[in-house]
Amino acid sequence: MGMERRIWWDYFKPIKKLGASCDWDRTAFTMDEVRSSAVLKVFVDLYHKGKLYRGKRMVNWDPEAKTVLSNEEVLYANENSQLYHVKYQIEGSDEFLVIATTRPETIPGDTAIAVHPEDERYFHLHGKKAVVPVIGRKIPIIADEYVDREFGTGALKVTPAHDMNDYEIGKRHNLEVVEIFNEDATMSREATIYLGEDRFVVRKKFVKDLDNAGFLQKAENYQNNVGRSERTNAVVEPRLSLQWYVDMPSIVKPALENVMNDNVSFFPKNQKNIYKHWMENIRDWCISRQLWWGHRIPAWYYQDDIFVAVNEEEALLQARQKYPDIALQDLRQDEDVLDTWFSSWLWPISVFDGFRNKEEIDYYYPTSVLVTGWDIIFLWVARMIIAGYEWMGEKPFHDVYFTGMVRDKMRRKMSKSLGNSPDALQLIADYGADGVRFGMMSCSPAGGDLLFDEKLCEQGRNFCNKMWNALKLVEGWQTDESKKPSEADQLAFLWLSQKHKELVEEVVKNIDEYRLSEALISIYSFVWTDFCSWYLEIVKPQDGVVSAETKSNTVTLFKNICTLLHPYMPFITEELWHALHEDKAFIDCIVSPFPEVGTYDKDLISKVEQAKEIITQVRDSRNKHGIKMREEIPLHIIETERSRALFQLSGWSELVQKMAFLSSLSTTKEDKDGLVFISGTEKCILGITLQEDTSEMVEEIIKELEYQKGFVTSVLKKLENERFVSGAPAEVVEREKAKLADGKERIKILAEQLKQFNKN
RNA sequence: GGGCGAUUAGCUCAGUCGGUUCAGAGCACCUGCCUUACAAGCAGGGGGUCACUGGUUCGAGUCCAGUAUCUCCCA
Repeated sequence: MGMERRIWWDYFKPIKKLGASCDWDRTAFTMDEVRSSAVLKVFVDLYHKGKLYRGKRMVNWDPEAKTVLSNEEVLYANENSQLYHVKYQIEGSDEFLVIATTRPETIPGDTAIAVHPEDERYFHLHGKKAVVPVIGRKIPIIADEYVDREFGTGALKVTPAHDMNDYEIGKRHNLEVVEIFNEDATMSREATIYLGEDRFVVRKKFVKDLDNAGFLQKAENYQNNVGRSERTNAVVEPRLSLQWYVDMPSIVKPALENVMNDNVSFFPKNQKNIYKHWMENIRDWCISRQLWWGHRIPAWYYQDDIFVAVNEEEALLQARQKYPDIALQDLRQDEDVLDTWFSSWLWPISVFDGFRNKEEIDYYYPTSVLVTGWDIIFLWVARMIIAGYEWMGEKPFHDVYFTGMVRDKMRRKMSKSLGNSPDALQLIADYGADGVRFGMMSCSPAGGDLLFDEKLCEQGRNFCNKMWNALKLVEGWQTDESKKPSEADQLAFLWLSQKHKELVEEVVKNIDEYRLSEALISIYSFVWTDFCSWYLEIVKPQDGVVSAETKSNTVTLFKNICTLLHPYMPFITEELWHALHEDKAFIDCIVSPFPEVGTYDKDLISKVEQAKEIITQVRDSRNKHGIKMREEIPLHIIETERSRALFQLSGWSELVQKMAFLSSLSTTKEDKDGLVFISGTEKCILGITLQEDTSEMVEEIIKELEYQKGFVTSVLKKLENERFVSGAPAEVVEREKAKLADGKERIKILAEQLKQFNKN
């Protein structure tokens, strides 16, 4: 137990370091008293409801470890082997029926030969009997749709005791089951030959026997899919074995229905299909394991009777009703233990001690969301939902969020046995907890794959660094009470406040739909681009002195960012938040109220966005024509209704002038000489004369003109289409009309520009 | 063999209700910058026949069918 707890602590350590806000007091272990009592309770309950039974069934058997294996513990791979064609004589005739098999050593266990019911080659043999070569047993020839007519000879030998599919055929046709192997895969008494010899030795010997007796038609090289034990590498032997099973079809119905109708919502939605397919084809769950570790099965045996009870005293009471004189030592408890998932599926109930503590479970159940990986949708998620309805009569959680699966660069799942998991603690040491959180969350779309790359954490670390430097800048500003904020500063604050509201709307919407990476990326780009690259650069003073209003506005914006970003990057945002507070009577960022969605001024945002675009164009022109960033040049914008509106916005021209390093910015009615560019539909003229060759620019204009003409044509085509104008929503038609007008405007400007060049 | 998916820039991936001012992000790449918060940085830029073929539609990266390739699950 001590050791187990230490292993758990190793799992928790990186999670704690990453700042997960878990209810750590509730940490529990599946083997502790509370959880164990729940496991025993449901086992007994299911047994008495007749939904749990002990049965002899086909399992994956590891003959070296002598234990049953779950499907997950069997690894399949193509291996080279031989396909033997063996002749079976038809009873009372000279005719032979040929079958193809890779496992001739199982021939002593044959109890039928199956052919496809529509296979004309074998019509005449239906209902006849064949003689098992060497062994001499007479077995029926049956018709079953399972048989693949294309494979081998189209005739299949059926060995119900040693093949999963044959077992199913056997059940359908009521065939005899002959077990020819012992638990270590040596030949058993029933095999009648080669008693005690290993299956692979027998294969060679028996093939020789068949050949000598004239029953072997041919042997050819063949590749087939062989399952081996993950632990011992032994070839897995399908084997009939006594195990405990849960009758799944009897308990899945509400769990399927309530996922299909979104009562339990899956994110992403497509996981529903996978879930549905599995649930509709569900098989009984083998819950017993021959391992040393786990909950021991609460079943006691006396002679041929089984007594299932939560403890041995109860079991004895039951037993005494039939055998009044027996004592405790006469009962023998099942040696096997339960599959660990048999305790995990109760987790949403047992974590609250839900079968005994009414108050806790009533308060917490159903819980809000399960966060997990899609790889355990069957092992865990489906079973928890099943258990929830079976014992609580209610779903265990409202939503299931399937995270992205982190894989290495070769697309392999991270696993302990492959040793390809990154060292979380080392990553945290290198990039900080917030850096690692950013790296993971910025690239983990729900249900997808995430190829792990340290670069992502690096980006997160850089982001932290960026915000830290922004803090240094703002902290360094001296304030001057008498100084008034400039119009540009005020506009910048207004713009970013509005844009923040837009951001909140987007973030809330994305988080509601569990699009966590999208929400994070939009915050990231708001902080880096809008706040740092634009806002701070606009209000940044030359002399380090700002108005008190600008400083406090900036702090407000910065704090708003912290609140929004806090769930993603709790450490740095809390640090920043505290550094930004001058008075000390304040709550912490972690409990600051998350912003509410509200209305905002889209028109103001778009006018400032256009200012940004014009500034970028000026910078680009400088870059292309070798004009220094700080060399002041004049800019004219042709006067239109739209450009007048831009200039009317208080602070707009001041902002453009400052950021683009313009000597002047004005509207003009007539064309000027200079370098022309288009922003939206505004014609802008930079007051510079170009020395260099202009042919490249002319080419560019022609290219752009062609594009715009094509654009206008395509829009026109739509608007001239009667069915579009009448069929499409009015909003869409309006937008198309605006597109047409804008396109025409740009064509006009480009054409003028071209004329200008040709004149010169 | 049965089934769920996927295919968008060099790489890893977004793209929500079908509306081209919508083809986008990060990384990588190219150009110019040691500009007094930040070179872990700043300012710009190039790059895609949205796998292929048809169909539905006034309109398709988005819907439907088929083809190819791949992943995963189940057997």
